[in-house]
Amino acid sequence: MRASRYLLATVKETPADAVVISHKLMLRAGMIRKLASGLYTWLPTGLRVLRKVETIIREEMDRAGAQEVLMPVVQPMDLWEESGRAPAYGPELLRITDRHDNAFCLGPTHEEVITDLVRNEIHSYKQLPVNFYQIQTKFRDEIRPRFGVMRSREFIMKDAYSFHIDADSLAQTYDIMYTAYSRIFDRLGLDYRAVEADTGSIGGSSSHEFHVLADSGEDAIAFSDSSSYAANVELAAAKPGSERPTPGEDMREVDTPDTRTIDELVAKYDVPVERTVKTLLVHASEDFGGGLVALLVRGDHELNEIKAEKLASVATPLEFASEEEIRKVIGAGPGSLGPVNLPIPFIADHSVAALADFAAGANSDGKHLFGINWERDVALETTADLRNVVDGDPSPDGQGTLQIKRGIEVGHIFQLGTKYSEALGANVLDENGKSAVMPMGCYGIGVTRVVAAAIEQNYDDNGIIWPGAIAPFDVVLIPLNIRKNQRERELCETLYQQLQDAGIDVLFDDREKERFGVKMADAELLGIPHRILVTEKGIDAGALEYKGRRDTEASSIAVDTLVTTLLEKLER
RNA sequence: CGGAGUAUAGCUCAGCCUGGUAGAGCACCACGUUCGGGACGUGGGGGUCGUAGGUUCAAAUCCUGCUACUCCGACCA
Repeated sequence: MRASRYLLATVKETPADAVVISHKLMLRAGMIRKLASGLYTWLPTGLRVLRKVETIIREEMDRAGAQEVLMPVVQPMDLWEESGRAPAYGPELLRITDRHDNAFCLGPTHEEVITDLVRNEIHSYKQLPVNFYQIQTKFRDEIRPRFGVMRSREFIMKDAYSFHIDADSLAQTYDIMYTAYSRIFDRLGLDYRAVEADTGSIGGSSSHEFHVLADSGEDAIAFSDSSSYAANVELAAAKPGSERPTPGEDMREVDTPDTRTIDELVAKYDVPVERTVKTLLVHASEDFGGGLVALLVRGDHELNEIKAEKLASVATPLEFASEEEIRKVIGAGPGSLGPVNLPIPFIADHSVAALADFAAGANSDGKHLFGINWERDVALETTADLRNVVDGDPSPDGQGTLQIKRGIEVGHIFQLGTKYSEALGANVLDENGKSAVMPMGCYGIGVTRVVAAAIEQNYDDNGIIWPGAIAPFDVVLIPLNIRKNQRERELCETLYQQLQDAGIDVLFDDREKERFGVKMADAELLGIPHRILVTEKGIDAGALEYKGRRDTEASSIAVDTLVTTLLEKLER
């Protein structure tokens, strides 16, 4: 590609809208432009990267035995009524009506459509297992799109759906997909982790997420330092801790005016945060007569809402009590709650149950209790795992301790079971001639998000540093002064042709209007892995100046070995 | 959806408080100088000041409604 005929669209100033680094750099490098909230146009440079990511995914899906199809973006609402998912999906599902007043939606995912296809096309166990995939545009009317293409409303997803005669076959394909995903993210050149995950609203049993590690990630993931255990923090179990120490203090009530948070309590009354207890009031489930129930976690821990929601006595979805509700039931505000003399049932986190001589609210405004001990001062009834695991917790598999890192979820695989095939009647005849419902698996990769995640993980002050496999160009060819120097121009033309003939993706910066410095800055901003500089001095010596995007020093390559040297560096 | 904020040239922003000829830098066009790290000079093109209404002799500026966008919280690839 000649830069003079190419929409480079780089910008020097960072657009005001962008907050995360990938969004800033994608705008600056001329990869994307915003059309409206959560809607982006992909410019030539961005699309080049996107296509390379798609190609790797396609190759690995094909290798894993999946077949590519392409389903419509617009889907009839009938199917969503049939699967029963229409109400659950809510306003995130963008509903539209055609001229005949028929109801449709823009597809946020394609379980319904693929299941409809398979129930019509697959009739015998002999045709199973099958795995269909597509790389296609999805639309989810996100409440708050943000971070550029990291969380947009329209995005490209690779989604795959497998159908089976039984659970064993599903488990086998699931393993194949797990391996394929690992190969995909390896080839993309990303630092990632596969972690055990919650199945969320899609449903099903076993599930893994693939996370690209990056400090800006929206998810926290926990993994063991001495085993293969890795899980989303949402899911990671916090094991019951040590034995409770024997009481050493008497319980005493202390006036603590204007102390509503744990931070204030710790700062003003010199109590260690690990010996404080937070009391959170949530709505109780109907089965437990409604009303409120209290959840107790240590002051330095966070409530895990997913774990809380799974408790029988807690209403689903989890809903915190309002201040009015709390005052009505307790007679004190949310800053002064605690287990002693609490008029409602409570559930204590395991780590709270292991405390002695701890501090909590006195259920009376402006008062706290210190030196509280279980059984002596208040009976301990129910305990449960309520908190997020933290750095240094023991690994749930009993091996090593947990580390917490941030991750960007780029892939998710599920064993769905028969949720959709049953609702939509996707049956085959088994070997006994009996009708059987097909268990399903589904497997997603956020293709557009992968592009952003790759940048979050690979950049410096000068711009993007692409992993070689997905760079928009393999090489950039820069003449020092193309306007003045005819020899530089001629050599560049020759090299440009040679590189292209060798199948190398080269950007020849033949722009006459731009000076050398601008071209260098653009090459770095774009993150092109290899840079070749052609100079008059070099030509006399038969040499070219080479610099890898991550290199600190330039080196020299003989003109006549350029193509072979680059092919080696590109591992082709 | 709740809370906060923004809207002026393609981009980054000033002007608004205190109403009176719409500005700067970058980008773009022309010419000249410059040329191993985002050059410089001269000249030029480009704006319904988000939108609808109100106040006023006069509104980018004051008032009201609406819309879009961004940020902070509950969803997800």
